[in-house]
Amino acid sequence: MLNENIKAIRKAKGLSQAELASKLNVVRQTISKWEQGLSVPDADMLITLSEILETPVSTLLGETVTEPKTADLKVLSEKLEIINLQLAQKKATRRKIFHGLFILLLLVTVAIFVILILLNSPYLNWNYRDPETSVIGVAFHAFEWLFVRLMPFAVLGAIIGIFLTRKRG
Amino acid sequence: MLNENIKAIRKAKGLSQAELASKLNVVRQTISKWEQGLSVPDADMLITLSEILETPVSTLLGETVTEPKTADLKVLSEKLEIINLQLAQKKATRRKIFHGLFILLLLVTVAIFVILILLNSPYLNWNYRDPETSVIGVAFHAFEWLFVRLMPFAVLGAIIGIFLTRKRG
DNA sequence: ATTGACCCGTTGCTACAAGCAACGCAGATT
DNA sequence: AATCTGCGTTGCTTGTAGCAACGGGTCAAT
Repeated sequence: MLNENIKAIRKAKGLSQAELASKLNVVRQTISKWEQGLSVPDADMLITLSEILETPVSTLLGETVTEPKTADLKVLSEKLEIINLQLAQKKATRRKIFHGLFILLLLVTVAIFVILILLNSPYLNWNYRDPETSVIGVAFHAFEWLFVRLMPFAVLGAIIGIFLTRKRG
Repeated sequence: MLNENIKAIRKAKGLSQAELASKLNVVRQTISKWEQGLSVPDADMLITLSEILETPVSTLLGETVTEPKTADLKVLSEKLEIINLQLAQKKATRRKIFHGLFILLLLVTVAIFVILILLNSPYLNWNYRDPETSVIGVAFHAFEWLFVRLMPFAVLGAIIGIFLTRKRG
């Protein structure tokens, strides 16, 4: 265990046995023996080794040290990520809804306009002595009157809305 | 350092040198030598010692272990706090807007009702031979007809909305 | 192909110190 | 006084850590 850890961490640091030996004032073969488990560094050397390798003695010895703080940090980090994701999705969804609504408004307005053109104000030829026909005729006339005046604003507003809510790369 | 730590922690655990020696399968004098710094336990014995004393090797060796992760945790915690604050403010703003809209709806509805009462259906006395008057008269009548039927729902809805969006301590 | 550089594992040997056994001291209790 | 508990010190033996030497593998340059 200790031997394997010394070897793994030394390599992770990009040091050769000779380089590590030089830093610890021992010969290279001593490092080799440690790594093969043929000998064990004494306590003082363990401390110096941990400093050179920037690794706690506990880790070198293979002692399991629980770090609850790392776990807490990880949990927090993941939750922050989820929150950010949800906020982004909410925003995207809202944009899509408005985009669709503006497109619908434009299509409906144009469709009604086309239908009115095709119908060509049929109420002008109706028999206004019939009370029902009279009321409907007037309502139709009022609607047509209103629509013609509001249609430009609706079309313009829809086009601007579509532009502002388009999906941006 | 190591010798002092072994002595202090052994005593803190309420163990005599003989008791600790028995648990480690060494003679008592060996413990005494460790504590006086006359000899040093080897690496395997260090691990066993840390287990018996329930103290990490790092602590026995007097090694300082820095915890940068605590700083990271603090930064994350503060960011979470900011996000929560922003979400709460957004919610409060939305509540205020709807509250205002419901109040406006109520006031406008009541105002129109009062005006209609005061006007007392004036279109009944108009001259319907004039085409413009005829159209406006019918529109007025239709509006009045609709308003009288929708007003209860509007008032009730506005009152409920005002209640639900009131500011809560 | 050969040579040199780099890296690492294994063996033999010496010196050192860890751990055992013995001795002794101090304080508290009977 | 004697006994018990706890601990420090000394002398000795044994095991092994570390040094020096030997050797093998891989890669790049000539």
